[in-house]
Amino acid sequence: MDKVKIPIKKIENPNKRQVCYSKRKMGIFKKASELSIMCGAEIAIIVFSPAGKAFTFGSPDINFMVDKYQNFPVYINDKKVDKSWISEQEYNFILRELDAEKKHT
Amino acid sequence: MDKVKIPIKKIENPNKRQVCYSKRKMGIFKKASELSIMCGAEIAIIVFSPAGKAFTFGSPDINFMVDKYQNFPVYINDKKVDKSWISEQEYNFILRELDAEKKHT
DNA sequence: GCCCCTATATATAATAC
DNA sequence: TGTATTATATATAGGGG
Repeated sequence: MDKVKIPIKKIENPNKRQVCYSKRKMGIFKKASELSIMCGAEIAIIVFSPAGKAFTFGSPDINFMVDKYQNFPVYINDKKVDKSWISEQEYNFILRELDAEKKHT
Repeated sequence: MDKVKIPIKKIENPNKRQVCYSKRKMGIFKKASELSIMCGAEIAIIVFSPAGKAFTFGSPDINFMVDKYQNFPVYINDKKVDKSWISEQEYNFILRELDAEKKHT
């Protein structure tokens, strides 16, 4: 069981990918819920599955937050990125760099 | 170190709450990144910190997804909730019920 | 605030039902 | 699809620098 080290790359097997998607989506929603409760933060998540279904999580209200988002400057690691956003590739690249650094140490 | 079982409730100590927020936000963004890469899903996250800053994560593009969201039916656990959303309280209630069930077993 | 460390809690991949 | 199991991987609370 789970002898394989989980590489962060696309899962080719469709069935496994679907299972992984369901589990991780649930996990993320749970963590989002915990964050909002424990830290008093507001968080909205929108997920589009490969199958084309959309799932959302919003605290307190996803429509409210989407609207609020339009009028807020956005920060990434304390850097203001005004009306921009971080791409998945960019974010993953940063994370991988950090991981690599840690392993070297 | 960490002898306390972390209860899912509001952290009263402001300093601890801030630290917890930072760590967990980073963790959620990382997991969102992994989900999009491994499963080919599209995911957008908007977080408003208690301090009033907004952080976003979007794959492939948060504005695109926010827009796309407007035109999609939304599902929660395969239940179509057309143009509605799940509240944090509601979601947490469901999760806690499930946890309670598991502990009984 | 960030980074490091450690012990523990949680998430999850593979599998079976 | 959902549930359960189990071993492992990851996340994280608390504390120090």
